[in-house]
Amino acid sequence: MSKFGGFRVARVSASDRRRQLVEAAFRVIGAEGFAAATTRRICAEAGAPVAAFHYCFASKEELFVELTEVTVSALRDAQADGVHIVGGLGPSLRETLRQWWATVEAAPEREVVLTGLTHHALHEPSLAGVAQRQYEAYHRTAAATLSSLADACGVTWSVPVAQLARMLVVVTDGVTIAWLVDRDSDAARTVLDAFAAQVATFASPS
Amino acid sequence: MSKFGGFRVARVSASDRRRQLVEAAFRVIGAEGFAAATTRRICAEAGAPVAAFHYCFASKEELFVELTEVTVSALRDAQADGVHIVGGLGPSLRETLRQWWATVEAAPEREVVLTGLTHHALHEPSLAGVAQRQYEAYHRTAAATLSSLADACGVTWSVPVAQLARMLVVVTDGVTIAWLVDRDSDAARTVLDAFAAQVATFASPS
DNA sequence: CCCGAACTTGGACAACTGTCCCAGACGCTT
DNA sequence: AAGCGTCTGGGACAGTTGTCCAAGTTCGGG
Repeated sequence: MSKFGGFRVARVSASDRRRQLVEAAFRVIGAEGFAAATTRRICAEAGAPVAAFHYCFASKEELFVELTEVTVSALRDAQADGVHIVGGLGPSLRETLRQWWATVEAAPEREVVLTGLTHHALHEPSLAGVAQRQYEAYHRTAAATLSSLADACGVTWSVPVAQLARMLVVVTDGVTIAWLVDRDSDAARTVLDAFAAQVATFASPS
Repeated sequence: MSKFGGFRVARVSASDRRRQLVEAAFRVIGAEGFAAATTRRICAEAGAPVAAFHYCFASKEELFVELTEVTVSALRDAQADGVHIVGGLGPSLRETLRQWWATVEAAPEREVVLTGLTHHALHEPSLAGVAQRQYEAYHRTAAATLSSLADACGVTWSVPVAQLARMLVVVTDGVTIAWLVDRDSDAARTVLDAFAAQVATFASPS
């Protein structure tokens, strides 16, 4: 029996707690920025006592590593079935980018979290390699999208997919950051459409 | 006479101190990341006593505002005479981008500082507008570069310069961040060259 | 029914943070 | 010489930070 008026203490498995804390950290960073992500703030958001933090994670950095992995793989899963075929390769690419963009505008926090995590990982020796793996995942996801797009439209890429994938990541990253700053949705869509048209020129019928 | 063995205390004017502190903050953030930019760390880097900080700045945020302005305008000044004419518009654009890229690889700290500042400003209400002005400066600089490039090569842009400028900022931003993570210089140059070629297709003889 | 493992919890720790004060030192004017 | 703004710099402040502890509660298996 708990000491609190007969209510049972909520007992949560350590792995569930980890998930709760990771999700809470995501919400905090997304809404208030990386600097606000203190252990106490995260625990408060998760409704957990402070001591629960270090019962589940050896350190705050360990939480950040897991947060990065979870967020990146959520992004990849969402993109796995994010290919939209509309006529030829050009329109399909454009539509796929537009659909992805809709998810960004609908949930900008994810991008805020990801960019904050990247900046942080670049300077924290204990997180060395985390940012690299993060961007490798981006590139793999982009390459997969481009490949299935080409397959579905019956074309092949005339330049290495890895190169196109990097261009895709570069543009999506850049568009997102610019939009986070000035929220100019029209400009974002224009840039994305122009980019889709350019990349489409690198396809040749197979 | 100073109390330290007859050596004179270095007396620095408040405006010189401001400059010293701003430069010190730049160095600290560039080398150790935004989180390391504490008042004490900055003062130590500047060789100034801690109290000098709040003699020159009302708060740390005020330092950040000035750091942003100084860094952005240094970037703009460097880019003002950064147009390189080599044959036609296409090669000239490519060369201009490559020259700019050389400055990034030579001094990555500037980009680290700028991205950190952006992320911070996005969540600090007292810095509202700083990030916006920062990106407006980016866009103006890019538009100016594109205009003088077109002038020098005797062409006009067939789409609004503002749109091309945003594309330029998007790509340079994205390329920089990706490179900061994986330091793949070849990939960066490839993307920049491809982008230069694309933008060049938006020029028509005047 | 009881034992040990899993889990919770408030409180504590030392270190660090941004900010402020104030007595003093300096150098310019009169 | 005397006064006065400008600048120094040590020390202090209240608050916050990441981390850890020891004592408690709960639960599944013997």
